[in-house]
Amino acid sequence: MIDIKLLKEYPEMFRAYASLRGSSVDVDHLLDVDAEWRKINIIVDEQRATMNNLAKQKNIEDGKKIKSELAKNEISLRELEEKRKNLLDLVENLLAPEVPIGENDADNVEIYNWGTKPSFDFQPLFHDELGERLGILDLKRATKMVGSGFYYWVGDGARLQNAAFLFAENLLIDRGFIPFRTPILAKKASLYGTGYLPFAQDEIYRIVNSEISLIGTSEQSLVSYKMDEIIPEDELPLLYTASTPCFRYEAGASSRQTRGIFRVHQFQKQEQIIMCLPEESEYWNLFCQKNIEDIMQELGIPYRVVLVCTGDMGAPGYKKFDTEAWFPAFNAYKETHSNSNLTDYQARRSKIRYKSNNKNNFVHTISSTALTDRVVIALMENNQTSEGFIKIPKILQKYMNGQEEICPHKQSRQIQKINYLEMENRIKNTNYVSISDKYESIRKYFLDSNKS
RNA sequence: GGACAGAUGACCGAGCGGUUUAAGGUACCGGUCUUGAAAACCGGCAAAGGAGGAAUCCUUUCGUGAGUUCGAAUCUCACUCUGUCCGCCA
Repeated sequence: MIDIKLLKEYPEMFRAYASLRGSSVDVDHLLDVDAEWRKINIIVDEQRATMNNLAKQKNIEDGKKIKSELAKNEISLRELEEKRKNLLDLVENLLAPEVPIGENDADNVEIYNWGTKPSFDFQPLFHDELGERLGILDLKRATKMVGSGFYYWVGDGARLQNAAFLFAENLLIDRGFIPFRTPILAKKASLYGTGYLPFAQDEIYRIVNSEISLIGTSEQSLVSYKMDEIIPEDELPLLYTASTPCFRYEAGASSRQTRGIFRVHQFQKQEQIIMCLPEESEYWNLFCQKNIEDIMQELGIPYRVVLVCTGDMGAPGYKKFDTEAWFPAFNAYKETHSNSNLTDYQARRSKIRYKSNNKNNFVHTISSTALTDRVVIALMENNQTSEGFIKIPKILQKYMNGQEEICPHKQSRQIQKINYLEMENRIKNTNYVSISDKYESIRKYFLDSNKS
């Protein structure tokens, strides 16, 4: 939510923002409704003051007279209030002055790239082919089990994915983040507070017969952790991180078919959330960017960073960096991270304030990816060998018992043996009346079947 | 799922139809004292909105929503959440 006072002061700025973002927000209509609301508000406030005075004087007669008139005005006030709020909710955040002008992701501007794209003397495989051949990523059975847009990580795939997330989380903890495991369901108020309602309405999985939904990102559960709170200034900044599944409805996604697990209904994401002083949000935005890039560099994945343009920015976004990993089979950079400064947009909606010199003010929030399954598949594509194996980056090996490579034979199983008799004797050595003690026919059936 | 208790400002907590204009405490901010700090003492301090150049004034909010009343933190109803006990359970 934006500050309506700002909108009243700089309406032409907000008109410009709306057109740059390609949004249909009607600034003038909002200003009209606001003026009307204020007019009624003054009348109602005056009538309430009169009422209060009459009540104090115990003037029952006159109190009764005003009561019905006040009630009528209060209804129109409430209607206008709701209309005003609904319009205000649709106004997007301000934009940073350095945001590039553009219509869509094609107009985002590359500002940095790192790493050498691997050159293969063979045709590199797509992550889904590679995963399917090694038996570590299974889309077919997931489709059978739940439908398209889902996948299983299997065996070394599950280990590799887990290793990557452990590595990323540990890196963030070392840099001051508090790790969380959050609920993956959230109320409407949490989705509204983080700016996902009403904007991303069609992206949300609702739970039938309930008011709660699956989260689309742990940004929703982490920012809402401090909803309605006033934070002492010396507790800022708050650095939170969580790894959770994320659920996206992806309405109409089938028309934008992409192969593999790029566009799916459920994926794992390690998120960075920072709540900070307004004057520090630019710093923490870049702090998160540094973490992203260090993670990518440690994993050895070539990437580039783009500054997201006006038309590609979400409603709460003030400034956004996308990080795109190199995917050799696609022969393209593809988005794996997004890192946004949301300024006070979420804080206003979620009522997250801090107290400084006995004054309350809204915090700024930074919301940034640290790692997702998309990074793991980038790693697979970049680290493939001519045999169709996958080299495991040094930094992840310690999370996989020193394993250096994923190849079919490495997945041979060693199933541990137990002392079955010892375990079974626990039952035999306990004194109690069992069903076979009580029912002759049951005892007889099991005795007979043991003989044959 | 059942029974009982409860929800009050950043936090704790009193109030149970009109002196609540929400007591008191903690925290926080300012001051006195002090070499400095602590302690003590004095003062300030709930949140949100509106009017005004300003001083200031007005309104709303005691979990949420509705109701009774000239007047509700206080009474009634519904709902939500929390605690305790019982039941079920990974």
